[in-house]
Amino acid sequence: MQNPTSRSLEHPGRDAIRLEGVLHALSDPLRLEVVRELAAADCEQSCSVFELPVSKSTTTHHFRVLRENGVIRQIYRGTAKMNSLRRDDLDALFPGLLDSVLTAAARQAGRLAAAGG
Amino acid sequence: MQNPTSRSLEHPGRDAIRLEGVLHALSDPLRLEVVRELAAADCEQSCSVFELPVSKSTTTHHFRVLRENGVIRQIYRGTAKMNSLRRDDLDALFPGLLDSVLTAAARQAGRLAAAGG
DNA sequence: CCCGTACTACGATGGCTATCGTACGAGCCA
DNA sequence: TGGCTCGTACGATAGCCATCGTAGTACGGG
Repeated sequence: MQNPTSRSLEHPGRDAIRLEGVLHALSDPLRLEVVRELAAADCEQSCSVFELPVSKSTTTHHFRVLRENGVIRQIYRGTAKMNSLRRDDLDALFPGLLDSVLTAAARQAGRLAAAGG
Repeated sequence: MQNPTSRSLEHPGRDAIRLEGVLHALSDPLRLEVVRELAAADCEQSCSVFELPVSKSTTTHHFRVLRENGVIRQIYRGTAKMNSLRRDDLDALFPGLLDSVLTAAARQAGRLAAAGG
């Protein structure tokens, strides 16, 4: 169906990224956690380094949602699929949004950890 | 006690507001538009001032989603139901989040208007 | 006391979404 | 080549969600 050497993935162009889509992608706890880890790592991460409490199929699904909504970039490197945040595009389109979401997520995680024990 | 009528509405306390819920509430185009108008008005607005392209039942549904996720405050004043942003709570929990979302929405609206003609 | 306005509750419906298991494809390595 | 790992595709399923129409409730005014 396509050239073996050029396994590529569809990404929305910067102009096709919609705020509603980004917010929707971030509104799932699992995906928000993935985004937080990607932001913390600040380099490409393979899908398999994320230990999500769901099956592989579901993991694939969540990464696709993030990619199709313009939140992450995905590239194949051998058998691995590397993920990175589209921080440049998001910051250009929606200045401060990603940072405030990440800050908010960190604060909430801290609050919940303190409350839950 | 601002209780003009006996009818009251359930609101989550500040500590019960969750980032995922707020992002979910804002990820719907209609609800995002409502929030933008509420932020622009900066005072209580009745449900009926919003001319949404959906039925009244659906309008009620969207306002409830915003309220149950802690984005807006609703109180009855006679037959009208007044809506206002919970800006104080949101800013305290997630500093900068609401502003960056509103800015992003305004920018995107401008971009889309310029592109669409 | 009745009526009109504003909003709600309920039931239905179609579509999306999160989840899974199984079967498969692409690349690496011995 | 054969097997191993990583990830995908597909089909199924259950739950949520946006939407509607209709019928109903609450409140203020005549």
